[in-house]
Amino acid sequence: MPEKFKKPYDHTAVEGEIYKKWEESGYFNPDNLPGERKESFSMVLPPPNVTGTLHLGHAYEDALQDAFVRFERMRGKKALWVPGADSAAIATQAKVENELYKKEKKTRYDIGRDELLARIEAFTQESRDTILNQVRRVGSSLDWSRFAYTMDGERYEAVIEAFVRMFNAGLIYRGDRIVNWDPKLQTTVSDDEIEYIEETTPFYYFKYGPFTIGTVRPETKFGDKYVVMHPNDERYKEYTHGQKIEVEWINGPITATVIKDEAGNMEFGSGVMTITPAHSSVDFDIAQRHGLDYEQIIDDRGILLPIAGEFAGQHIKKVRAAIVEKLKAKGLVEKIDEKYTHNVATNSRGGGVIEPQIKRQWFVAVNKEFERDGTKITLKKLMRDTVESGKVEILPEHFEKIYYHWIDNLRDWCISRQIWFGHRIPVWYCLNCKNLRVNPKVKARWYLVRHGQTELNAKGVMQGRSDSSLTSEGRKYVEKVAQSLAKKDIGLIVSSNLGRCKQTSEIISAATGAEIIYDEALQERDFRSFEGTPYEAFTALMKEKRKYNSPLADEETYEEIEKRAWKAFNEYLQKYSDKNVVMVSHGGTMRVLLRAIRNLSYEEAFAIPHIQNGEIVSFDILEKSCENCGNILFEQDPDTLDTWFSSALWPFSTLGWPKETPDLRTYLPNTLMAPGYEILFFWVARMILASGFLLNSIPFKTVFLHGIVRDKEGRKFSKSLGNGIDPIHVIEKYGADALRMSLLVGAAAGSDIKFDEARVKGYKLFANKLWNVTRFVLEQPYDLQATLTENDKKLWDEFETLAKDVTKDFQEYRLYLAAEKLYHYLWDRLAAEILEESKPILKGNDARAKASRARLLVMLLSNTLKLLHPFMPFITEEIWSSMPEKKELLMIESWPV
RNA sequence: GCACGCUUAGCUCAGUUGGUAGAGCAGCGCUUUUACACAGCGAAGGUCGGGGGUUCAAAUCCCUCAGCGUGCACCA
Repeated sequence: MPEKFKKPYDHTAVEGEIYKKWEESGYFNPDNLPGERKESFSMVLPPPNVTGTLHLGHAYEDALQDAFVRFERMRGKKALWVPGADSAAIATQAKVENELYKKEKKTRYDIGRDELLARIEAFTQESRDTILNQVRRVGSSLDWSRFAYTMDGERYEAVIEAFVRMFNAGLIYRGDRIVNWDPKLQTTVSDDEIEYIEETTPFYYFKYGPFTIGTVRPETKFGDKYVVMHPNDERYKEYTHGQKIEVEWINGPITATVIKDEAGNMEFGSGVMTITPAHSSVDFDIAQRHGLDYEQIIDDRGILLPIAGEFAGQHIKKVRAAIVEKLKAKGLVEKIDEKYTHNVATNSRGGGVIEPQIKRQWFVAVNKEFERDGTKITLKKLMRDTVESGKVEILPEHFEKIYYHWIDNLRDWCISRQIWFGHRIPVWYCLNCKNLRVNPKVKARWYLVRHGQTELNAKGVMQGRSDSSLTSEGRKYVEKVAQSLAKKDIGLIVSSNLGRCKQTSEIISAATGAEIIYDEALQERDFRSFEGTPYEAFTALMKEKRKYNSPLADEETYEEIEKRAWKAFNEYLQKYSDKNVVMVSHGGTMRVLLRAIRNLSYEEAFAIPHIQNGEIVSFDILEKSCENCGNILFEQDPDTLDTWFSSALWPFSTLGWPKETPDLRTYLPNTLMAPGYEILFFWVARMILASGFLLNSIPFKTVFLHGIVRDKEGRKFSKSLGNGIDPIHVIEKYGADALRMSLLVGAAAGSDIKFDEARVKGYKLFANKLWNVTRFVLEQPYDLQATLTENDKKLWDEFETLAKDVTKDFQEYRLYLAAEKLYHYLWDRLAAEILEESKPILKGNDARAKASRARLLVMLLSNTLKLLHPFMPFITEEIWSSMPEKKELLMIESWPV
């Protein structure tokens, strides 16, 4: 018997070493597993967000899945469990933006898209490494060689492919619809990401002509000119649909139109309401039904627009009291109910209060019919059928009902987000005619760069001569620009031949290695600082130039300037359309070019904000010109895709799709998927949608939804409650095996777990029990060849019954029962009874009984180790290394049934 | 409002196709010449939320009421 058994079990000395042994063995990768394995078992890890660290929910999820994969591996299957990480677009960007503002008082617009993405990349890398190391601590037998990240190259390809296919099938469209707008993060969010928070707030009753209307949001009511009631409401039968009524309202008299619609609730308030279609999805639906017009009241940042009259320009949060005061003064306030409770929609991904807005966004059409196997079907129906037909099984069963309920209420899925971190929408717009092109071949990218620092005087007019040199500040700007361009394979620099442009170009050339062509056609003309028409501005500019005796003060008309710059630009475009080109010029020239490139009117061109020092404007040159207008200059949609769009592809994008890989053939559909029930809609439903449409297949056969780990009092773990428990800390104190057992025993499918440290302690004792049993068994002189007596055979049969039960429990996803049975077998049966009754036998004189019993004990112990391995992999592997039957690692020993 | 769960010992929860009510923790009592004090042994503790029904038999199936929780919708 090895020395180590003389002391109590010390997990701290064992777990790290064991995990290393497993990893080095290569057996996490099913390609390396010994023997011929025909059947496969596959699972993907629900990829943890790169924003966080491991919490108990992860630990539970990992332990659960690891138990399954270890079980199947030991049963001789090609067992694959694919690890990954999720970019969690909105949540991650929100986190980095918060840090940026806290530390540097800057917003993302201050640092720009490239810089923000670079910072997010740095943050996620570190965060990802942390969490994946923590996943290892739990003992997860993941095949790290197949690691996937939602933002890596292969997954990017899958996302683009999926988008293109769905777009071509007409299931992805762009439309103006009411969406959930988050004014804080400046992006849309999906319906499922909204969290309703109960709030007590005053409810106002206002006089609206002959009616009384109620509202909690007086600040949205400026434009309300439709008054809606139920057609069957007897109280208002004197009013007819379409009737016009003059009413006195916040900023004076308006003409209201009566609308009869079933959406009116006769029981609520007076039964009459006015509608704000631009900022309420219900109102928007009513407006659509009756073809009503609507107007935006609140802008993207939550500021009231000119329609609000004297209140315009104020933030909606601050202006409510003043509006109510005004209505009071006009005698329009009937009463105020101070204690009204309602639900406020907030962005659950770290954002603000949702303000519905009508916006042009990308959507997945869930109700649109398409052909599939000769019949018409919609995505909604596809999702429903897949589960209804039993092709995908959801456990526990009652979640199927919840799933159907969700599908039946599902509206088109808004997939575009105005954040920068994520998969950019693969759609390009023609800069001339706005025609769109999906996933085109991009030949080259051109960058317009404004030269470095120009000093402006108080009036915003350029100081000094326009060919003067860069200031030190300007040089810094340019160096930063040059650095970001250095990564972009620049083939040529075309530059104005004036001082600062020359210097700027030289710095960029040094960083990129690109050659410079100078051309005086790109010289400065900026009229923006001057008032009036372009002509007046031009005249004023020339006067100014002459004042400074500038070499640019030649007589030239505006059209002539635009013509020469545009002509030069087009000549370069023809000649170098296959190269990434940087064009360095002055802000004015940039505006002139932008006007021509984007086909803007003078008004629009002059509305472009002042082009900053070192600012880059880029656009793409496509291989094929625009079908509409022949232009080859395009620009990609600035928006990114909802993070769940890429997650929807996860079960097959991790296996190599859209390539036809062997992995895809072997492991799809996945055998099992085990996420928490809280992402049934976000994720499970969308995986079924995506693989159903894209592969005409199911993503997995069984979904095992697990519950949430809560604290002792049953509350969710949250930062604000301060009740968080670090699983790593628990692992260090009690061991990963003890933590795993405490999470798995007694945790039925789909029910929440209340985490109690006392239970973990109990399983630490259990680990020690196992250790001590081993000590006793290995102390006996045993002979592996000894035959069992009749009596001992019975004990072996008893064990085999247990093994069968445990196996059945595994196959029927009742891990909690399997674990409990093993716990009791080891403690109450093997240790308390069998070992005790063995003592006299082993000390006795009956040689045959003695040999048989010693042999039996070794058999029982080593097979119990096998059964326990999926639950307590570390200690069982450690003991196994001292067992006489040991040949290989326990993790690939065969299951004893 | 609609839907889905839950209610079993002081606490946390098991209880698979209906067949004599189970565990852990806490508490109580006993045991330190032991494989194991990171222990063992023992006793106590429950008309399985209330009521009704089906059945030879119900914690389990059905109906109903109550309390708690969750999801979805509404929230003018």
